[in-house]
Amino acid sequence: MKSIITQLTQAGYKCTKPRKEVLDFLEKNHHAISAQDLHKQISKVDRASVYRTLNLLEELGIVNIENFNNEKLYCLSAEPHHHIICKKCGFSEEVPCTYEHYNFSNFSNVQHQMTLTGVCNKCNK
Amino acid sequence: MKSIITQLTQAGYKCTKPRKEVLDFLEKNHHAISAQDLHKQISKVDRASVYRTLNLLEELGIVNIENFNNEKLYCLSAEPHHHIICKKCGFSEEVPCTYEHYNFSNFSNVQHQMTLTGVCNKCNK
DNA sequence: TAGTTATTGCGATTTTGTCGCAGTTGTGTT
DNA sequence: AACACAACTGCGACAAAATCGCAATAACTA
Repeated sequence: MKSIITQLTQAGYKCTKPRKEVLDFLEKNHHAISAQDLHKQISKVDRASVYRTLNLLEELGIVNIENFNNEKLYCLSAEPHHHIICKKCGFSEEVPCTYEHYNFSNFSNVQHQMTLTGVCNKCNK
Repeated sequence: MKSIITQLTQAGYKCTKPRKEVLDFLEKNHHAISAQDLHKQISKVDRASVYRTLNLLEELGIVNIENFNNEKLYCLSAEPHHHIICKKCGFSEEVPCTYEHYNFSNFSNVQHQMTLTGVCNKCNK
């Protein structure tokens, strides 16, 4: 947490209350969360500020985006992993990710995000 | 095309003009396209019907969704491939996909979609 | 060809995200 | 500790994307 704040200030950004609210929540929360839902959880922070903060944190690499069902979900950068989602009921499991980097001749700083979908056993009966 | 229509009717759905319009377009179009843009191309079909049709076709596995820049792009199910996108300028390349299936104990019918992002050489100067 | 049922088109509505701007807050400096 | 200044917030308006209900219509079935 300390390191995140210094990361912010050293990049020339202020450490404001709304930003702390967002970071605090993301630290306590162990699942990725959408901007909407995050705003519901910390509703005293304005919607626009939540969006602005998340965009900033993403630019700085402090949070990662998971593309879940075509919704952006945010979480503090951590172990790379994916999810597999049941198309019918939404049940999901984490899938560990064993590779971190790809090499491409025309690109650098390559990150990846994978969405797996399927039908879970329960829905398949 | 014939097979797609029988696939529709056998699933109990009608083969209507709007649905044919959508399928015709997707067959001729070689790139994935957003619902919005598809509606612009076949504007005589109502916006809501375009959305409803795409959702249906996706449920039936007739079209695939590519998550491009957090926008849903639709195309007829075909050769699996991915894209890599420059975060700054949007430049993209196709990335062939060499694997088709993953095995999971709790899921069947597993499909995957991966988004790669990076910074292209031009933007990196 | 008539009956029934799914589907369409339309307009209204919801959801999601952004913008501009006046007022406020954080930070570094004196 | 108070000041100064830029960055930031909250607010309301706005824009874009997608969905919904419903009356009218079109597709299949007998």
